[in-house]
Amino acid sequence: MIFDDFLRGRRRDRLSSADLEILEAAASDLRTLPARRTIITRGQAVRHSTYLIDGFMCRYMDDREGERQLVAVHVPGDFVDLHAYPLETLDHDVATLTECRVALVPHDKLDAILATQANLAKLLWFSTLLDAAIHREWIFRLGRLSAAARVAHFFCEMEAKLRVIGRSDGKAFDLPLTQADLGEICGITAVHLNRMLRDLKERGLMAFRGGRVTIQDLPGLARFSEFDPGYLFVDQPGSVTSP
Amino acid sequence: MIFDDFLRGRRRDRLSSADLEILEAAASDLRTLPARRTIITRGQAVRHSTYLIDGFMCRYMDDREGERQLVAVHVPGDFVDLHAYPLETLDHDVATLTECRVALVPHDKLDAILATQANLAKLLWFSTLLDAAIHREWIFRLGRLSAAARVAHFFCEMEAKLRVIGRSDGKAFDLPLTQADLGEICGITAVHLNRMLRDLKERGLMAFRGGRVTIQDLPGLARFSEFDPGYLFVDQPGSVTSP
DNA sequence: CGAACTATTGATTCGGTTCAAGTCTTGTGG
DNA sequence: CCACAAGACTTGAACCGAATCAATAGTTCG
Repeated sequence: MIFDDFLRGRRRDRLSSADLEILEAAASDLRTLPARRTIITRGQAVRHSTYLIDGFMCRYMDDREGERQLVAVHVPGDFVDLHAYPLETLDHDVATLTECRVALVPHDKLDAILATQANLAKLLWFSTLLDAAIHREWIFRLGRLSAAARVAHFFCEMEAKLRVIGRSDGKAFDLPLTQADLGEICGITAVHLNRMLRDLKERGLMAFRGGRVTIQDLPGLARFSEFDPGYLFVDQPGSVTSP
Repeated sequence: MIFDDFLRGRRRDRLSSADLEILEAAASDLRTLPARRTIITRGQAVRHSTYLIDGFMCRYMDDREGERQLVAVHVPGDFVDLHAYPLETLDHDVATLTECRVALVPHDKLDAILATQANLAKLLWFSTLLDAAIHREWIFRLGRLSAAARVAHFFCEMEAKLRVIGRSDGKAFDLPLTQADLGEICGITAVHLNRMLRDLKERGLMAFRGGRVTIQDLPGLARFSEFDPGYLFVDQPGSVTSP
C-alpha cells in the first residue's frame, strides 16, 4: 500500500482503515522521479501535493549568489509538500535527492477530506506541523550549535526518522547525500563539513562514507549534539520499527 | 472584536462573518499576561491555544547551558500556539515579551470547527503554515546570511508583519525587544549584535534605540539583507493597512 | 581512458566570540 | 530629590572557529 509509512510510529493507530482507504483513493497518480530534479519552484501555484513513497527529497531556498540552504530533508512516509495545500503556492523549492517514487494527491481531493473527514484532516494537519517542529529544531541547530554538533545533530535526526520506518537499526543506515549537501543543511562550507566528519570519527562517534552512515556511539552522538528526539513526536521512543 | 487582526492582509476576505462569529464564540477566556513570563513549557500537554490580541510574544528553545534561541516572534493577530492543537504537546516554550492581551481558545471548540467548518479550518491550518514558512526563512537567515544581514532581515520581517496590522508606516515602529533578545533571534552574541546595529546605522539603513526602530532606507535594508516578503503571504505587497 | 564530480588536506584570512571594563538608564527607597 | 542598584548598552583587545583559496586525490560513469 502507498501510505504504509505515513505517520508510522506517530499516532498511526488513529488512522482508521477507512481513513487509509480514502487516502489511497485520493492518490491519483504514481510517478518515479529522477534524482537531483527540482519539481516545484517557489512562487509557482500548485494543485496537488507530493507524498514520498521511496527515496529522499529536500526543500531548499537559495540566496542571491545561488548558494543553497536546505530547509528540510524528506524520507519515505513524508507528505513532502502538503504545506502547498493550505498555502496554495510555496515559498521555497522542492527537489529530489535520489530517484524517488511518489504519489500525487490533488488538492480538490484534500478539500473533500477536509469537508468530511475531520479525523483524517487533523492527522494531515499534524503531519505538516511535525515539519514545522523540525524546522524549529533546525533553527536551534543553526543558531546555537557548533559546526561539529550541527552535523552530529542532523545525523541523529535522520537516524531517528529512518528508524521509525525501519531503515535504520541504530548502527548504520543509508543516507545518499554528498558532503556538499550536508554543508548546505548545516550552514557550513563543504570543506569545513569534511573536517567536522573527520572530527566526529576521531571522537569515536560515527563515520560517513559514500552515502552510508555508521554509528559507533549513538548515545554519545546525541549527547554531543544536544539531540533530544521529542520534537519528532514518535510514540514510544523505543522500538517502533515493526509494521 | 477580538479577531480583528487575525489573518489581516492575508486572505481575510475568505473569512465570512459567520466564520468570525464562530471564532469569537470559541474564545472562551480573555486574559492579560505580564511581560517576560513563560506561559507554556515544552512537553506540557495543552488543552487550549493562545491568540494574541495585543503585545509581543515569542517562542524559544534553550540549549544545555540555558542559552536561548528564539524560534518565533509574534505580533497582534497571531494565533501563537495553534500548533499545539494538532500536536497536543509543544516541543518548545512560549513566553510573553511585553504585557499581553490574549484570548484562550479551547481545543474542543477547535474540534467542533474542524468537524463542521471546513473553510475556517483550512484558514486556521493556513495560519499555522504561515508560521512554518517564517521558520524556513529563519533557517535561511541563520544558514546563509552574515550577522549584519541577519539583523537587517529580521527588522524587515517585523516591519512587514507590523505594517499589515497598521503598526508600522514603513518609517518607524515600536519593537520592544532588548539587544540580548535580538541576539537570541539572530544567533549572535549581544555584544556583536550591538556592533551590527552600529554598522546598520553607519550604512544609513536604520537605527534601533530603546525598543523603537527608525528606518532610513527600507528598500536598501531589504536589498542588504536579501529580504523578499513573499514568505509572509501578504495579499497585495502594497498598502493593506486599512481595516 | 578521460571528464566530471566528490572528497581531502594545507595555509591564510576574517567574522564573530569571549572577556573585561565602563557608561548610560531606569526604577526604588531613604 | 538624591543615592544606589540592576539592567541595558557600548567599546576595546585578544582569541578562535569557520571561510576562503588552492592544490591534490579518489570515484564514477560514459
